[in-house]
Amino acid sequence: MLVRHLSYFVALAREQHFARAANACAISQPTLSAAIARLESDLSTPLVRRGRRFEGLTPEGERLLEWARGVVADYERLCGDLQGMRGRV
Amino acid sequence: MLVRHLSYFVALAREQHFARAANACAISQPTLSAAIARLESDLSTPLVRRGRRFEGLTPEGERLLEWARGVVADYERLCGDLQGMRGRV
DNA sequence: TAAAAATACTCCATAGGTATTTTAT
DNA sequence: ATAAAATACCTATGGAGTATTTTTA
Repeated sequence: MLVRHLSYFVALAREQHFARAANACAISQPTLSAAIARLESDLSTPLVRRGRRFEGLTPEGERLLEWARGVVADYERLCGDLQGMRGRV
Repeated sequence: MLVRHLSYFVALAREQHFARAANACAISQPTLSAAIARLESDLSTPLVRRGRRFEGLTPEGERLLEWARGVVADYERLCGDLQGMRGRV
């Protein structure tokens, strides 16, 4: 599981639309679709309710979202901290 | 960045030894070495003090370790929760 | 029909393995 | 000589792209 894929998932939950989320992440729509499918495969659980269009997250998706938001936010803080440490050496 | 690689890093910090950490993760020593090198490359910072042998983490490594421990622990909890949700449906 | 997501394919990066080398004691 | 980590090399996986198809309101 890639941290980057978690950020794709967070974007999808925010945008409620595969193509818009992909655009927000600066990747193609199929790449985002595949990344979400990969997360579902890795976790052996459906994360998204799909019909003709995006129809929200499953309960498992909501559970993942909670964690993913924290991971992505903390990862960004980590990168900032590391850059600061490098900068001050 | 792979969540799995963070668990390798946590194992290295615990075992203080590349080969023992690799063994604990059930992977080969070169695979663990490469994973740590990949983390260092992804974060553009050295994480491990290397001499003839493992000589501890750099300050950046300590900062990563703090976060990585949380991510790995929370990931395991997530997997447990998801399994529980699937089981009860 | 039109919009949205999935699928088919291609390419390339990389995770992981085994075998070997380097390095410092 | 030995122990520890790095390096070389190979294979298989999978992430990402473009083009296209499927689906359903």
